[in-house]
Amino acid sequence: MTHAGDRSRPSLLDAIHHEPLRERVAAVIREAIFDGSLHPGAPLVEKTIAEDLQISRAPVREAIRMLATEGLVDSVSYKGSTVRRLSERDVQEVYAMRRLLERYAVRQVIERGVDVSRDGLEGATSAMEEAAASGDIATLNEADERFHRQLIELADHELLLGMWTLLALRARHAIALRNVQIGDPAAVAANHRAIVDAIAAGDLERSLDLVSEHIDSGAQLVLDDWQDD
Amino acid sequence: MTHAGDRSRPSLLDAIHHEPLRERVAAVIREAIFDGSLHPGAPLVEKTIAEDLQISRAPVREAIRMLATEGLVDSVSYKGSTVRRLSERDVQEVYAMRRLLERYAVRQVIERGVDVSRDGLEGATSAMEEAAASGDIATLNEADERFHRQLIELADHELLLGMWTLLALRARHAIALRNVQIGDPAAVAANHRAIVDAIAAGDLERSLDLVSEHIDSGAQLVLDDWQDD
DNA sequence: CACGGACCGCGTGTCGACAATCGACTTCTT
DNA sequence: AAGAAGTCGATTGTCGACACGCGGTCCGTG
Repeated sequence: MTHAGDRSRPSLLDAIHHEPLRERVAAVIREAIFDGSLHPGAPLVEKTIAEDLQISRAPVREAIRMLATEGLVDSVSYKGSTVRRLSERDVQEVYAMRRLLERYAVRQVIERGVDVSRDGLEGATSAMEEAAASGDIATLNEADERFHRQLIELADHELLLGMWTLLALRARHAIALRNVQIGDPAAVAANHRAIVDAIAAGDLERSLDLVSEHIDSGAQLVLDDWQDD
Repeated sequence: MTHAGDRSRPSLLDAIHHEPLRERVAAVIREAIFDGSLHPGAPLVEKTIAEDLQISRAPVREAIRMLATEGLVDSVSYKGSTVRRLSERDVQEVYAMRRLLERYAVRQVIERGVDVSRDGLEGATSAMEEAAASGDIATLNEADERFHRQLIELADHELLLGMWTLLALRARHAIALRNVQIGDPAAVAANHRAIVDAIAAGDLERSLDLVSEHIDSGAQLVLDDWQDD
C-alpha cells in the first residue's frame, strides 16, 4: 500500500524534484473523475489520453493501472479501461469498511491514551468550526477529511492508514458523483468536536457511537436518491 | 481491488486463452518470494529479470508494480525495487487487520443467518480434519487458507474480500519467511470445527472469541523468535 | 587531509513501433 | 434468409532504444 507521494501537499520541492510523469498523469485523470469531466463508464483509451497530453502511452498506461488499484477505474485485459460505475452496494461497502476501520482507530487511540487535543485533531476540528461559521463548504469538507485522516494516523498503524486512504479515495468518488450537500455545517463541526471530547475523556462507548453515527449519516447523505448508473 | 484472475485455478482454458505476460511474470516472482529464492531486501532489477525470462522489460515492470501494490515489494522511483523487508511490526499490523476483518465477517454471517454448514465452510473444515489425520501439512495449510477465504466470502462483501485477499498475501509472505511449524495439526482442525459450530449455533460472542484466539495464535506462531532483518 | 564538484555506471522512466486480441461487421454458403 | 467463416478496425500487450535521475567515485582544491 506504499502510496505515491502526497499530492495534496504541493511543497516547494515538487517544483525541483521531478515527480514521475505517471504520477502527474494519474493526478490529472483522478481529478477529472472527481470533478465530473469523466463520468462513470467513460472509456479511458491510452492512445487518446497520451495524444491529449502529448506524451507516450507508457506513463498513461501506468497511471491508469494505478487508478485501477485505487478502485476508481475498471480494467479488462485486451478490452480497455473505463471509469468505474459505482453501484449503491459499492457505496455501502465503502462506508461499512470506513466505519469498521475508524472504529478500530478510535479504540486504539483510547486504549493507548493518545493525547488527541495536542496531537493534531484539535487543528482540524477548529478549522472545521471556523469554516462552518463562515459558510465555506469547500474548506469544511477538506478539514473533515483531514480530521478523519489524522484520527487514523493517531492509531499509529501504517497498514490501517494505507487501507483507509484507499477507502477515502473511493468515498470521494461517490461524493463527487452525487454532489452531496451538507445540511447544517455548524452541526457537522459540532459532531467532530463531540468526538474529540469523547476520545479525550476516554469514553470508549460514546466515542464509538459518535463515530458510527457520523459515518452512517455521511453514507446516508451520499445514498439518498442514489440511482445505479 | 479488482484482482487479476484466480491463478490457483489452472483450468483448461488457460492453455488457450492467453493470460497477459505480466500476470505470469508476477506469479513467477511471487512464488520466488514465497519459496525463499528471493529473500527480503533482494533487488528486483527489471533488465535482469527480463533477460532471465527472455522477454522485454515492459511486462516485468508491470509485474513488479503489481507486487508492490500487494505489499510484497518495495519500489522507489528512480532507485529500484526490492523484496519487502518485513518488520515485526508489519506482521503485527497484518494480523491485527486480519483479526478485525474476519471478526467483521463473522458478525455479518451470523447476523444474516447464512447457512455455514451448507455453503462451503463444511468442505474446507472436513478437508482440514482429513489432512490433519494423515499428517499432510501442506494440504492442511491450503485448506486453512480456503476456510478463512470462504468465511470472508460468506459475508458477501466484495470490498471486504478484496482487502482480505491482500492481507492473506502478506501473511503468506511472513509465514514463508519463518517456515512456521504447526504444533498440533489435529488441534488446528478442531479449532476450525469449533468456529463453524459456534457460527452455526448463532453464538456471536463465542464465534468472535474463537476467531480472535485462532488468529492471535497464528500470529504468535509467526512472531515467535522473529528477528527484524 | 578534509571538502566540494565533475564524472560515470547502474537502473528506472519515457518513447515510438509492432504484435496480439477482441468484437463487430461483412461475406460466403447452403 | 440464416448461420458460419473470414475480415477489419479499435485497443491493449510487448518490444527494443534512448533519456534521465541517482549514488558512488575520482579528482582537484583549500
